[in-house]
Formats: sequence, structure tokens, C-alpha cells
Amino acid sequence: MADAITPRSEDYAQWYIDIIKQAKLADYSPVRGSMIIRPTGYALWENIRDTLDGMLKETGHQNAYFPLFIPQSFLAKEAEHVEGFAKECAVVTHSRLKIEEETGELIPDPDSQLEENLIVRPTSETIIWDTYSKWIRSWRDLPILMNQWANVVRWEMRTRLFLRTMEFLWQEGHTAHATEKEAQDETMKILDIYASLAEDYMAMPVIKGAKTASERFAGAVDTLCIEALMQDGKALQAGTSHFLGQNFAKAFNCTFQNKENQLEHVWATSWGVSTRLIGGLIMTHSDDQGLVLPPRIAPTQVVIVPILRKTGGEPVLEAVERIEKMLKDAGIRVHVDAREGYRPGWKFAEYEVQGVPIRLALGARDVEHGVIEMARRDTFEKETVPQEGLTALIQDTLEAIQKNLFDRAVAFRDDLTTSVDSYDEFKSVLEEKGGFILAHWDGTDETETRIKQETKATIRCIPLDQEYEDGVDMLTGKPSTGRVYFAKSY
RNA sequence: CGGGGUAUGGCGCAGUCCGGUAGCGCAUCUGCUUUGGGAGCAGAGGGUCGUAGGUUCGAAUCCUGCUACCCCGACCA
Repeated sequence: MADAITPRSEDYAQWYIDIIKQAKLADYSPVRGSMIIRPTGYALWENIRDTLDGMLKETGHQNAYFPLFIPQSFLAKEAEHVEGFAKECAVVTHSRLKIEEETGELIPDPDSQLEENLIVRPTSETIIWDTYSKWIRSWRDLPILMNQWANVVRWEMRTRLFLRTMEFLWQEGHTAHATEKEAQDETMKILDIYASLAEDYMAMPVIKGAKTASERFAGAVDTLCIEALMQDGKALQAGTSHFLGQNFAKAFNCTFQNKENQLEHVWATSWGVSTRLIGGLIMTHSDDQGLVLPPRIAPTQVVIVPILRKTGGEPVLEAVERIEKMLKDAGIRVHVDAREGYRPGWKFAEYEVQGVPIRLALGARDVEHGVIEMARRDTFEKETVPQEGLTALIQDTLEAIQKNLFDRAVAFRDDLTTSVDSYDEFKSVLEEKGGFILAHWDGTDETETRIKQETKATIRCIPLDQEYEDGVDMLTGKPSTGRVYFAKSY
């Protein structure tokens, strides 16, 4: 047995770290709060990225790239935005280093102090709206549907691999529209795309909803989000889509002439998902044996392990090669591990830790009988099946795994979603069961803040499919017309 | 930014109380035997003990300062 994974029941946080290390997704870096994304982890990100990128292009968005450095003065232009981000900005003040003669120490060269400080982007609204104000003159210039894949930096006090790191990878979409309605529709359209990415590809069920004022993006009029529930009963904000109104257009003086020949401020949206999704993926499906990956997003969907004896391995390797080609031709991502020096049992354990959905094992006996052993990562089921018709069976099984993971996660989420009507009940459910709690809320900041202070639970979202229901706020007794989702969150 | 903990081969740790020149497991390398669920035996390589200073004939060990990282809380994708 190699290094063990701490069981979830013992220490969930340690389990999460163990999974990432054992599955070789990421490493800590020499810089606090920064992480090294290893090839396996990055391959996962590439699949998420490529899937989403396809969906965005499908809906008319184009990619561009804006710079990492933003003039410090830009950040100050939108009042709420600066308040939200100023506390976590990395600031560039000098352009070169020099060796101090007396001490031999390497220091920023005082002579190279910048005229104006640069900040490392925590998000790009400011530089993008500065640019849009130059690009947009007429209603004919609209809409602009732009996205960028980039890294951003937020100087976090407390970090966790994938979930919160000082530097992370994401995409940020920034769109400009002629009308409020069009911008609002865009915000919603993106939310649906995010939900589809999460549910249909990552098999991670999400609640679509709107953030309350206190949880809103700094500078947004409205923030929509998708919220997922992790195995420890805590919620994870997995993506956000913001309707920015005309806030940034006003701050950056971005106007256009409408069809009535009047000057009007542009309507805006912005939206993003990040490498945090990988953290969500891990905490949605994985178990005490290691990572569990949904087939549609798994870098390797099928691994084939030949079982070789010292001599007479040729027929086995030939069969493996034939099956590999067959599966590859069908578009399945397959990997053959024919390495010598590692025993089959070792390899089985290795791919289990890495979450490969299906493992095939083929030995001399199987070749003789025209069969092959197939093992599922999600259920640990193992069966010997005919090589004849294998491709179709694999395809079906991959789909079955995908569906099983999603169904399992939905069932878990539903089990851990509780409706409560009193504050006492709220507190006891939160304490003993965790998960999402549906409760009435009077719509005020004060109540939300008090609940947060007293219980550490926040309103994750006001669900978009909220049903009208007369009720009273569990704390204040004031009237409410529908339930909102509360939870402790990451 | 507060509280706690840790720092010794690549990883995980022991050694520190009571100073005498560094050890164990895993991993790595070589050879042989193995190979259908993390192999066995034999041998080998690899460490300025986080850092700076002090005490001492002698410091991983005692003293002082510093730094980094991890965990737990307040703030955030």
C-alpha cells in the first residue's frame, strides 16, 4: 500500500488534500497560496475549458486577451468595485531589481519606481470598459460578446488548493449591449450554459439562483450563480454571471448613439468560472479510494492493463493493441499501460486513485477465451465480458457511469436539502445535518447578517425557480413570499 | 489579520527533555526471482538537520532573533 488517503469520515479537509496529492492533480508551490497544477490536473482543466469554450463560441462569443497589468487609477473609477477588490490586489511598484553594493542583497531599484503603480488584475472589468469606451460609438457596434481565458490574482489570506488560491485560472466574459433587456438575457443565457457545463459534463448538480445584495459582485446590479453541494454538506459557488447595468459604462464614460440619435450608456454583463470547478468536481464524486471522474470530463476514460508473464506475452500485447485502436477509432480516450516493472495490482490501485472511469485488464487466459475484464470506478463492479462488441459496451458503460454519478449526486443533494420554518429548527439542522436549508427570509440585509453572525450560514441564493409560498421570516416573523437557500459555504 | 502547530535525504517520521558528528519506513538505482488487486530477497546511492547569531573543546539537540509552510477562526471565485 502506498501513502494512504485519510478517510472522509475522519478529516474531510485532509481527505481533500490527500486526493489532490495522490491523484497528482496539484502541488503546493514555494509561494504561499499559489499552486502548481500538474499535468493530470491541467488535463482536467483543459477538458472543462474546451467544453465551455465550445459552448461560448456556439452562442456567438469570441475570445480575446487583455493585459495582466492594469493602471492603479482604473480600479478607482467604479466606487463599489474598488471597495470590493482593493483589499486583495497585488501591486507592481518597480520595474527592475539591483544588487545593493554594501550588503549584496537583491532589492527593487529605487530609481525604477513606476510613475503610476500597476495592479495585477483581480478581474478585468476596468481595463475592458476603458477599452470598450474607445471601441463603441454607435448602436451598430453592439453587442460585443467577448471572453478571455486568463489568470487572475487575488491576495487571499487563507487559501485551499483549487478552491481558493492567490492566482487562479478562469474565463471572464465581458459583454456590451444596447438595451437593459438584452444584457439581462445574456446574463441568464450564460447562467444556463454554466449549469449545463456543471450538470451535463461534470455531473455536478447545481441550483441556479440570484445572490442577495451582500453576496453580490462588487459593481454588479445583479449576480446570478450556480451553487453546488459538497459531500461534507457545505455549499460551493461554482460560477457567477453578473448583470452590471450601466455602472461600468458610467464609470468609464462608455456611450453609444442609439437609433433615435440619442447618446446612451452601454449595458453590461460579466461572468466567470474558474479552476475552482476542479475542487467542486473532486468534492462531488470522489471517495476514500481516490478521485472519481465523470467520463465526459475525464482525461482518460479507459485504461487497459495487460497482464503479462515473463514469456509468451505477444498475443496479449497484440490483442491490447487491437482493442486500443478499436476504442480510439470510436472516439474513446484510452490509455494503455504496458510498463514493465509495475505489477498489475499496483497499476489497478494507481488508476483507481486517479479516477479513471473504466479499467480493462487482459491476460493470456482472456485472449484464449476472447474475453476481457472490465471494472467500473464508480461502483467497483468487475465483470468478464466478450471482446466481441466491446466498443458499444464501453460506450454504454461510460454513459451509465456519467448518469450514475449525476444521479448519485442529485440524490445526495436532495437528501441534504431541508425545509425549515423555525429558527430553532434551522440551527439544529445546520448543526446536525448540514446541507442546504430552505427557509423564508424577509429580504433584509439585517436579518441575513444576523443569521450569518449567529450560525455562520449564508444565503447561497434566491432560487430562480422559486415557488410562490406565503410564509414568515423564521427570525423576524415578517412576511415572505418564497424560500431561499441557506448553507455554510466554501 | 488573530490562535495553534511544524520545519531533519524526494515523501512521511524518529532522534531534541539528558550535547559527542544522523537513523527508520516508503520512494529511487542494480541484480535475481516474480507478475490476474499496491511483490520478495540481496546490495547501492542520496541529508551544509529552515535561517542568522550566541553558549560550548564539541550543537539537529541548549539560548535569542528571523523566515516559511500547514491547520483552525474573521474576509473572498
